[in-house]
Amino acid sequence: MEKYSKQREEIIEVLKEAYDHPTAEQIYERVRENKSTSSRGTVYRNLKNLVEKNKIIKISIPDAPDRYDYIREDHSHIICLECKKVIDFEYNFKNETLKKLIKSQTEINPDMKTITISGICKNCQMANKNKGGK
Amino acid sequence: MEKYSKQREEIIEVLKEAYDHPTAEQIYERVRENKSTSSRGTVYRNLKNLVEKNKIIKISIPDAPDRYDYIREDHSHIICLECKKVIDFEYNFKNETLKKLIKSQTEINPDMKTITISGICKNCQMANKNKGGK
DNA sequence: TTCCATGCAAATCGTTTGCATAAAC
DNA sequence: GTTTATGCAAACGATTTGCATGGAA
Repeated sequence: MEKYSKQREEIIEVLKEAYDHPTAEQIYERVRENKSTSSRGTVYRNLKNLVEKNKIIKISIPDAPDRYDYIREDHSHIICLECKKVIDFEYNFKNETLKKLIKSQTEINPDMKTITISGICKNCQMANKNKGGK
Repeated sequence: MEKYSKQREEIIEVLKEAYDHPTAEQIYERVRENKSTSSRGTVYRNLKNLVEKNKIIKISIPDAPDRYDYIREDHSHIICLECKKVIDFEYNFKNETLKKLIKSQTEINPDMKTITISGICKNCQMANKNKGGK
């Protein structure tokens, strides 16, 4: 049976307030700044716990630490492969047609709120041009 | 200027032959078994090089090592969050409407071949039920 | 008082890096 | 001969874990 813990509540609070998909380390810092204490281990343990309970999602990023997002209204995520920024976008992927198609093709039951796409953001594209293309 | 390397060619070959989205470690093993030698460092260096040159893509997975996929015809990926299996699926996401919508909403230019979704596969769902739901 | 959650530090895992050597050009 | 790629081992960053202690039920 799960017990109340102030640390867990504070981690949830930080995530509810965050709209930037923070890393575990950033969550740890924010808990320490604004609320009370928490060790890194506790933050990681609670994040795992919250992911399992479906209160938050974990977003994996190439060459960067995992990010976390409090589950609110449905949306998808796009990641800039260079600066690693994660941005929400809204699009009605949630149609049953797509879900069924994926399920019948792959035998995996998709969770539509985990759709993720990568790309390069405007800033990074411009920065690349200034460096001489490529 | 880039120079020829037998190791790099063999890594590409392994990836061309693979349809299971192997990890760097698996690629390392396959190169060593079937081809000649390569050190882990060389495998990682060449994988990074090939990703940059857009010959392969890297797929990030929650709680598991990165996976690699040789770029062939367009398709998307779905990941089972429990057994970490990665399966291809085909769906015409590549319509310009969606691309433009994401770009205008987020200022990130999406690469449609990086679309990824997570879920739970049939086997893992059944295994979970047998353990008593949850 | 029982048992789950915490804090801390050590351990682990995947990946990267420095440096000397080997291969390509 | 010059420069890029390799192999090896050490270093690194993110995350997990063991164990003793503290707090919730």
